[in-house]
Amino acid sequence: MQNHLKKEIIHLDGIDSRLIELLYENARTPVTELSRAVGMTAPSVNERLKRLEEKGVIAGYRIEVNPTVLGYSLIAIVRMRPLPGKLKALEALIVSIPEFVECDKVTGEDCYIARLYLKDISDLDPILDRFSELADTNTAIVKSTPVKRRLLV
Amino acid sequence: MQNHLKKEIIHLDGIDSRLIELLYENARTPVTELSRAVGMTAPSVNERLKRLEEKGVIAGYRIEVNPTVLGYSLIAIVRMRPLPGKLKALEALIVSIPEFVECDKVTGEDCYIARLYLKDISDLDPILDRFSELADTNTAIVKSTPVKRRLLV
DNA sequence: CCTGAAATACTGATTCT
DNA sequence: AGAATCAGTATTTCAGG
Repeated sequence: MQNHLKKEIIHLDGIDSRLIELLYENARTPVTELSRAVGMTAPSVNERLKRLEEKGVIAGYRIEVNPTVLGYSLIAIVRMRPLPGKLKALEALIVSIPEFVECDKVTGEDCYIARLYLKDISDLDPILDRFSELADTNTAIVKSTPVKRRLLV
Repeated sequence: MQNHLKKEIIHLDGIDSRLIELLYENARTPVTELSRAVGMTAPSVNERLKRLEEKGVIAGYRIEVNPTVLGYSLIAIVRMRPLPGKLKALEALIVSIPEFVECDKVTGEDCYIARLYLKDISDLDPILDRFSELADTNTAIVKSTPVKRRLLV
C-alpha cells in the first residue's frame, strides 16, 4: 500500500495543461476566452480552475514586475557559508533585506544561495559588509539570463 | 542633459505600489475590488494598470504552478563551467531541457547557474551525464527555501 | 459537463478639476 | 493629465439537468 499522506501526485489532462499554459501567458485571461480556446463552456472551465486551485496545482495568480524599470539594473547571485554558530543569524539577516528576492538553503559547501537585486554596483559592498561577521560570501553578477523562469513542461 | 534612451526610471506613488502589492497576492483580482481597496473608481484604476503595463512595470500576469503537486519533489541548483570551446553548445543544451526552469549566465568561475526540477534523485545523474563533454558541473540540492521569490520593496 | 439567467464587472465617451 | 460618471457590453456565477 502506498503512502497517501501528503504525497498524492496530480496528473493533468490535455485541457488542464492547455489552461495552465494560457494562464501562464496571461493570468488575467477571462474564463470565457479560455473556454473558447479549449472548446468548452465557461462554467466548465471555471470548475476546472477551482479544482486546480484546490488541489494546489495553481498556487496563485501573480504579476511579474520588471525590476529594471524601477531602477534595479543589476542582479547578483550570492552564495554564503555561515561562520561557526552564525547559521540562524545569517538566515534572519538574508530574510530581512528586501533586495534578496529569493534564497535557497542547499546541501554542500555553500549553505545558502540567494538572488540579490541592486540599483547600482556601488550598493553591493554595503550589503555584503553586513554579512562580514556571519558568513563567507561569494558573489557572481548576472550578465544575461538564457532561461527566464519558465513553466515546467 | 540626461540620457533618455532606455534608461528612464519609473517612480511609483503609493496607489501604484498598493495596486502592485494587491495584484502580486492575486493577479485576478477584479478592477472593481482593487478600486475599492485604493479608494478610486474602476476606470481610474484601469487607466493606472494600463499605464503600468505600457511603462513596463507590470511585465505580465502569470500563474504560479506548484511543481511538487505534479511530482517534482526535488530542486537542484547546478553551477556549470564550460569546457574549452563548448560554451555555445552548453547553453543550447541547458535551454533545451525543460527541467531547467531558470538559468543565469554570470561572472566568475562558474559561467552558468541553473535551477533544475526533478521528480526523483535518480533523475539527476542521467541529466548531468548529458553535460559530461561540455562542462564541469557542481550540484547542490535545495533543502528549504527561506525566501520564496518575492516582490522587491 | 452543459444551458440559461441573474449578478457583477469591464470599456468607452464625455465631463470635470 | 488624471480622475469621475454613466451607459452599453461582456463576463462571472449560480441554478437545474
